Amino acid sequence: MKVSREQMAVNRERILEAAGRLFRERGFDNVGVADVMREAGMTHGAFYGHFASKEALAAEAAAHALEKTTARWNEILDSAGERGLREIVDSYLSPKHRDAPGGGCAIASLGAEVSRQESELREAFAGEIGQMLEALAAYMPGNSQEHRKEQAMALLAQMVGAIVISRALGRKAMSDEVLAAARKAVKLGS
Amino acid sequence: MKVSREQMAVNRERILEAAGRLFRERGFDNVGVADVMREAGMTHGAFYGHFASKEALAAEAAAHALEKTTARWNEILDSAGERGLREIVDSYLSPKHRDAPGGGCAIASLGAEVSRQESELREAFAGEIGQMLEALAAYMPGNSQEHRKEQAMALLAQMVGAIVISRALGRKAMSDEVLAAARKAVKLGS
DNA sequence: ATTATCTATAGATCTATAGATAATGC
DNA sequence: ATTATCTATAGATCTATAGATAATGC
Repeated sequence: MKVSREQMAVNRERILEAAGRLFRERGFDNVGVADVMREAGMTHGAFYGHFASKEALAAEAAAHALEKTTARWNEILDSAGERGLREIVDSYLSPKHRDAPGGGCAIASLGAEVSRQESELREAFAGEIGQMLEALAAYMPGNSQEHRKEQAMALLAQMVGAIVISRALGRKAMSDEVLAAARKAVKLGS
Repeated sequence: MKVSREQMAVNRERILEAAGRLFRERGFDNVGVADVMREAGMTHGAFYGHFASKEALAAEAAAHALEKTTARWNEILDSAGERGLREIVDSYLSPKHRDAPGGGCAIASLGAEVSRQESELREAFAGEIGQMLEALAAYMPGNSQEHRKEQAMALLAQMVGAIVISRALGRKAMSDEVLAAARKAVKLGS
């Protein structure tokens, strides 16, 4: 049942993708290695040929998920500039994002859990948050780099908090209102 | 080893308090019934005389924790009015709160996990978030009730997101900067 | 007599590993 | 020959329960 060197790389990527989705949907503790492997189309035992432990997978998958979000944002910002910023904010603060955590922002879905983990995962995650803030800061209003970074931090906090609250509220009307209130509160340059 | 009716009520409260602290510190899944009972000074088996299941405890403990935060806020607001609002915001967005999740805001520590749970817990938690928003809205700037509620939602989102991000960042300098940026971004009436 | 708590354990679940299997790639 | 994957399982952990114990309260 051995597969080719190329196929193995594909399989590893498939495990990372499945893990990224499942972890964001259910949280680290409610996803077993066997769940991830089933989702990726392999057996439980094959996992340990790709990763040293569940913890190592969690670190890679969480960072990988955040990285993909930042990459998407950078694409939008590079092509649409400040208008892209508004697009990112409105998309983040949408019921669609709230209802699809599996492909959404990992800070909102896994941030609290990451903060309880030590070492590897924490470091990787913190680094990716830094990248994300830099991406936003480049297009924030403000006359100094420092001010723009500050604005980016406040904006990201506004967005993450709104999604966390709206998800906790569930499908209630108030949930949509929280998203709308946050969208309205975000003032972007001219 | 039977205790008095009164003592039993005290014991139940002690379980709730221990659970509230441990759940906020480690998350629901990383706390066992035995951990809670050890912390409360009883044995594992005694738990099921007080609560039907771990899930029932989680629902009560999470709602209870949020309720206590809202009660504290209402006390401050009743005595200090709009000035109290600034006090609440600055205290929420402090390194002290970031570093002490066990007694802090349950939305920031447990919000994401709550949103993955069904029924009881979700409902109780959503109701408490509503109470919390009402407490804030009463003292928010704005000329209509609707506008104040909207402002309260945006404020709570700003605060929750900043704590989630700052905790994920750990003890890095950027963590303090996020809190400071959020404090600065919160504009309260006159 | 009632019942809150304790001791002990059943049953389920999860991570990680050991050894077998079979396809790749030198 | 090498090695990615599979089967099977050991060992740990956790929820919930059963039966025993001992103090309360009618």
